[in-house]
Amino acid sequence: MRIGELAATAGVTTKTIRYYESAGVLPAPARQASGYREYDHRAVDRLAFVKAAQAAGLTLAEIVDVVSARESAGAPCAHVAAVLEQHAHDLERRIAELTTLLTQVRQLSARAKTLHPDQCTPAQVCHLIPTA
Amino acid sequence: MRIGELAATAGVTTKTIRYYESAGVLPAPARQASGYREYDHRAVDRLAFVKAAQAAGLTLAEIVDVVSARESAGAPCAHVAAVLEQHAHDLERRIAELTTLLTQVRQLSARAKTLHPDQCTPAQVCHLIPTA
DNA sequence: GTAGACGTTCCAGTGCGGGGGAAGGTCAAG
DNA sequence: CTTGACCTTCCCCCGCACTGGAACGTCTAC
Repeated sequence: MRIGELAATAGVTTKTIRYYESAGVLPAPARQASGYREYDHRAVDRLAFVKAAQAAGLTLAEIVDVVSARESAGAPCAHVAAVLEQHAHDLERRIAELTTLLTQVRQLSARAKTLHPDQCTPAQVCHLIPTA
Repeated sequence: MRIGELAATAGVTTKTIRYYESAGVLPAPARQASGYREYDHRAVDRLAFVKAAQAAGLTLAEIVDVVSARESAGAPCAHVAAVLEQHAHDLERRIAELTTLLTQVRQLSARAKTLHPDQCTPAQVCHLIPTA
């Protein structure tokens, strides 16, 4: 199949497929005499994997890591597991940061409802956000 | 004070100060005869505000919005409050998304510990990440 | 033979928040 | 007078994951 059909099947654009090839998540396919890229079902599987891995929060660079480990050393399950574990940690940290931030923003919003505008000084820009 | 001293006082780089000026969060300062930028204490206050607003999760564009409202229409508290409220909503949504993601990643990690590598098929790249 | 649907390469841009470095002007100290 | 620190403007660069467009080649149908 050619790139357009692959794109339609996988639900991505042809641009994305070429980009993935340049990024290393898709292997360079065979070429027809015309120079057109020629794909088989493995490319469909690979694109499905990429989408699933992205949905799990992996970056393209991490996916490259995983698929290249797959190609060079067989089943990369341990590698994938490590990447996932790292990602879980990152997510937890990020969620904690955002939760702290949300608390702060909520406090500022609460202050917005109890203070009067004439309590602003020019140095503060707005009393809602403490500069200290 | 000149830009270097302001930068040291505020804890940013001179690059950042010029960038902020171009972005509209800092007003264009007076110039010395030499062409050097000449700042006073208000610039220090403003930079402190920008840092505080960034810590509260506002983007530079939103800060521009707030400070220009301040300069054109006096105390922008209601405006700031609306921006904060919007931000709180965004944060809640983002936290919910990340929490969902974390659950998925945790499930995959759990599977990694119960499955064997020889259950991988090439089409899957790795059984840890379902492609269906 | 020609239209148009598809393919190719390469270059450039998006949004965010700056950072790097060149080429040159200014200022204080020794 | 020269050195070195500081300042100026200018334009390009980063990561991230693409997307858009130009200019050109190829294939199929009428």
